[in-house]
Amino acid sequence: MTRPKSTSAHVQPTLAQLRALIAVVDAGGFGEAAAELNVSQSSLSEAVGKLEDLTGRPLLRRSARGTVPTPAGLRAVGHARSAVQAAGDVLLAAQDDSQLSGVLRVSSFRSGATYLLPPVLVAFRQQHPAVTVKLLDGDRAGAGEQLLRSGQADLALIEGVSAVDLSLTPLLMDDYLFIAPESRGTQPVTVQELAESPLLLSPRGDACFQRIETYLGRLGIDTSSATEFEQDSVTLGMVRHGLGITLMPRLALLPVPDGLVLLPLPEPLSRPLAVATLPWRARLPLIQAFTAALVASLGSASGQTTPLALPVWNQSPKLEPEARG
Amino acid sequence: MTRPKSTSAHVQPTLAQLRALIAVVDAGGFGEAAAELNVSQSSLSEAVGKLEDLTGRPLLRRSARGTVPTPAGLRAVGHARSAVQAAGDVLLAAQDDSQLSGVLRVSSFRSGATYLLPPVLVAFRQQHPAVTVKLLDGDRAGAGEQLLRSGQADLALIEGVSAVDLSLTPLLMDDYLFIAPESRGTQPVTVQELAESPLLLSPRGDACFQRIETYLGRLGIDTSSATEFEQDSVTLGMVRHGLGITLMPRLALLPVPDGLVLLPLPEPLSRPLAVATLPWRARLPLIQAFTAALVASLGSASGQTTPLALPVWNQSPKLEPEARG
DNA sequence: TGACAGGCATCGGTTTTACCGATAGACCGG
DNA sequence: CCGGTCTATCGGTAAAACCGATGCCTGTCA
Repeated sequence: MTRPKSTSAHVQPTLAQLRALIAVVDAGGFGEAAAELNVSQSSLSEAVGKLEDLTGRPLLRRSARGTVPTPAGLRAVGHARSAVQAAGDVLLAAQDDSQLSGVLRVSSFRSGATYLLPPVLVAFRQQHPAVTVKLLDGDRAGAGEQLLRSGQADLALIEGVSAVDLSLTPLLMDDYLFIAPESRGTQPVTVQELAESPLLLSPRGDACFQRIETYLGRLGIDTSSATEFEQDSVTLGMVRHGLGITLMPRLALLPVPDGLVLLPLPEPLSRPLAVATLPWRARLPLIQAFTAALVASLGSASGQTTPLALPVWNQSPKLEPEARG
Repeated sequence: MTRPKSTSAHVQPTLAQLRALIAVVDAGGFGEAAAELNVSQSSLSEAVGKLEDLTGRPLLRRSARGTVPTPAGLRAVGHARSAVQAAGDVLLAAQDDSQLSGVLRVSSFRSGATYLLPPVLVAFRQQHPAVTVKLLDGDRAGAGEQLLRSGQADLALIEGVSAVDLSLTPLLMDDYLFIAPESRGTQPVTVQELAESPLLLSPRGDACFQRIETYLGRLGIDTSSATEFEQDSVTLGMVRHGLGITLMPRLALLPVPDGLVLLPLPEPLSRPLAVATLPWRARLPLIQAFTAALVASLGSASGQTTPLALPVWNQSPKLEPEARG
């Protein structure tokens, strides 16, 4: 006994122990978690055991088939995730604006990933070669926010300016277009045509639907008789066969479907697109750099020339292919 | 060489290293930080050195007089604080609702700490004897939020329902009273008297002032001619000597000053009082338990009997001393 | 300008502990 | 009742955290 060690000094858990807990909970068992962490199973057992000694309470309920966290363990693992992420962010925060490195996980809806991000990625890769950008397709609505909050993504391209407790940077406004069968011709769209044509829209709960409903309401058009389809491609197919017309954001129309005419609306309507991140991570150099690259490529500065060469009639004919190998 | 160890595997910093960085930044030097952490100075030097090796960049600028964080170090230490707090919260989260232990740091404005919290503390101490509640007086306005965000407090009694990105639980409404010199007598207050009396109020930037301005504006009374004083006690002294009248929340009037009459307003006005915490810590058993104790003692359930026996005339005479040793 | 003082980095040596492989024990399905 | 699967335990080893002592740097003062 060299030192009294001040009996029951308030010891804190080790990051390794917290990572062990997280891995076991995620993997559903010690063995699988050990494989994912590249450590031995006994290490994980000891680490979780230490943690349970510290808390004085079992965190995992072990059964032959499946290891599941106790209520206390469930609460604990959430804070453990925060601790591990924050510890990793310490390294990211220490990076300088130049000479960035690491992995950046970016979530985006499909059309954004397909048509918006490629030029941004090229420019960003040129400026920060040591950064690996990982694209996550967040297909369904709200998936981007979920990936951010669960710590599976660092940045998310999202629609709208909602999302409280997220840090948003607006990027561009995505114009809504009037879509009709090719046979309609390209004469300008009138409010009367909007009111008299059968409307095919996305489901009523959708943010798109809400926005269109408000827009048409201002024009005195009722949307209660609109037909709803889950998939945009289905809607477009219906329009192509003459069942009605629809309104869609320009970006949702890529790749450009055949047999349709895309026309500007009599009154402009658009949805805001933004890049989101967790507020306390917004200042990390990596995240700031990529956000800056997004703004530089898509933001208001480049709003002069539409970044998307969509064949929209009745617009000033300024088609500049700007091809890239 | 037993294992290749996968050259430059992305190692994460140790919590001890992060605590070292935090302590040095807070203490302004290695020696003082070592004393506060009860470790040797060389340990801290090595720990911070390891951290700087990991980040590949100096985090502290050492000079003979004072050690100050570099820009990178400043960013890093913020995330380090988050990591350390989250790691500590893992232990708190694992606690069961019964058998709580630890230290709970509660911030409150002075009158709240003096007249609101004591019965709550007695009840809470009886229910959770192993918990040490530490009271922090956050005197100036907004200090509670600041203490929460800087990690120096776990709960804060605050005024208002503002404070986005904080988790709020409303507690009670604190009525505003009309205060005049004793010589005025106790006849009911009229709007005309409010309009014709010289107003003595808190400074214009204050939340109290804003609330009173809105209230009086609804009654058609202008506040531009009001006199402003920094200290409530000064205001009350001026009122006592007949320089004018004022409006103050009931709680701000404790202890009850002599030589004044306190009367209800012609139209009721009140400020909301709430207990706040960081959103991601709101589910910690310790914090939930104390919040529950606050609600049980001060919340709407006990709203029937006013918890404060203030001598307000022109009210139903229900004076129940309810003395406590 | 030179010596002093305060404060941090470096250096061996010691102790702690994180990690491993192997093995024993617990549990479920057959 | 037995085999398969999963976790806890046990020595042993290697890494690293920690310490006291010492050297170095810098700013200060005579």
